[in-house]
Amino acid sequence: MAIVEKYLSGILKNSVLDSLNSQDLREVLEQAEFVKINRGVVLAPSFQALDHVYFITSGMVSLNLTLNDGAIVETGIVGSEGTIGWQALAELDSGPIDATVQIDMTGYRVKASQMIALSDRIKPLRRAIIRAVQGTIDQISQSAACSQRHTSTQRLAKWLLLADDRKSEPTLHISHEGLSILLGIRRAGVTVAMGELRRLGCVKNGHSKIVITSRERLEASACECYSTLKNEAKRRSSLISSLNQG
Amino acid sequence: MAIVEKYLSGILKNSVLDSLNSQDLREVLEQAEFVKINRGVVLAPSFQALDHVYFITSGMVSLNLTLNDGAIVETGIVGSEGTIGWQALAELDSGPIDATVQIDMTGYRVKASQMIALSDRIKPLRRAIIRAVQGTIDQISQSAACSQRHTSTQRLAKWLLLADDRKSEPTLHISHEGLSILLGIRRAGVTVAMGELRRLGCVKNGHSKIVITSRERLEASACECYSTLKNEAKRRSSLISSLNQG
DNA sequence: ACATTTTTGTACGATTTCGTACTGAGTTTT
DNA sequence: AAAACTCAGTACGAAATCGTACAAAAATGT
Repeated sequence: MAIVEKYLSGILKNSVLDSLNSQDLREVLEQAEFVKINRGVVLAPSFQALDHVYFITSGMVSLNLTLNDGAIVETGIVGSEGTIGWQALAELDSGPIDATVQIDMTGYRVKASQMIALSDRIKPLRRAIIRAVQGTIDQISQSAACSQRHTSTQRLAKWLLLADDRKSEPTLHISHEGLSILLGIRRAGVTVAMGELRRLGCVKNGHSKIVITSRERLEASACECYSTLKNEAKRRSSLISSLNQG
Repeated sequence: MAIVEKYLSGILKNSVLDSLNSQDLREVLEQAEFVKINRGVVLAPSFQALDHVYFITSGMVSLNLTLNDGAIVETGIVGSEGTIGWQALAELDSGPIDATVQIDMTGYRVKASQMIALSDRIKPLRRAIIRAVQGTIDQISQSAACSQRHTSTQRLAKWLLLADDRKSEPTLHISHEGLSILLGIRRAGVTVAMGELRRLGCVKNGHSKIVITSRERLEASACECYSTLKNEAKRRSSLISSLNQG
């Protein structure tokens, strides 16, 4: 039971859990386990049965799709506003997408089988998870539109901002090679884009280290997608909280 | 009650409805209304409350996101394998995405409020809808990866195949201008790509009319995404039917 | 301290797509 | 039948990105 108090008194929060009342929250957390997972770990490999549902409280997980030629495309990212493994509620596997930890994360996880039972019993939990799924879809859609219409530099700036929102340390640890995969562009393209952002005074960078020197400038260099995503998340969350009160 | 018999005896099917047992199906259909909707109608405008949940039985609906500069990007498509308006189950609106009928469609629709009650009562219905949502996410993700890595001609071929699978008439009615929006490329780019496909003997085209002359050749011109989507849909559906039996 | 590996910066021609504009063909309206 | 309009085909320079290669800088291992 200590886990419930731990969650309530801590600063690590998850939007889905936060939307539950204390009774329901207790029921879920009593079945949960707190976990820390490092960058690189695949939370949910594609085409495999899901063992757990994760409620992320910090860090970032990226959703990736692998094409036949081996190219990996990041289609979306999930942070403390979402869940990983919700497909388990419908007894599905993770499909063609795998979920990889991109920034060291913490979270609570519940065994898939227990989660199914919980969601069948607790209506608000079902609602909350669907809302998180809708958020993930927004992400993916915006990201799809973004990669189609915005420049590599804009997209790099957007990604850095999204990552910055989800990390605790001031330094982001990722190489240009890693970013090139996530952005779906060449490694050399990342270097050039990063150079632009550096010259504009947005970031400083070293070997697999990136520090944002001016969020303001970085936001100015990013495409609309960053603020659109942020606004939509805010809109949805206020819509939800008004539902929970009304 | 005639509507139930109409569905059961007809050829217009929806995957979600088909996965229900006859008892549950009856419950849903008794609340439903059969509708025919023409190309161009917006089933679910962005940022607006959803009045109905649609179970598509024929035709095609495209999911579009509008960027700040007015550019429209198609992020996914839904046919008889899916639903539109499922967000209503969580009392959300449709978010930044709007759903527009792209090929004249038919389907059954249930008022959002009634659908919420139904899904709270019928567990298999909830499961089935989540599965359809997962299918839509696959679509969107694959589509995102596709627009990032495949050529306009490949993507046009893919789109034509997907549309062909969802239409009844032999002729597809859409202009290059329309396709340019859905593919996120210039109108002139569509014309060029269409010319390529024509020269390869895949299609014939006139004013807002496209006829596929050889599916085989068209499939050869399309990127992997078409077959990937098809295979994944098949995989998921057999996974589901084994769940329903086991 | 030295060798090896990883990461970054830069270059260059090839390719794709873009923005735009103009023409002619097909369709609809008057 | 003529006029008006929509749609398709084509062209051309500009821009973004690609694939690839090579060297310098930083980190790591011995």
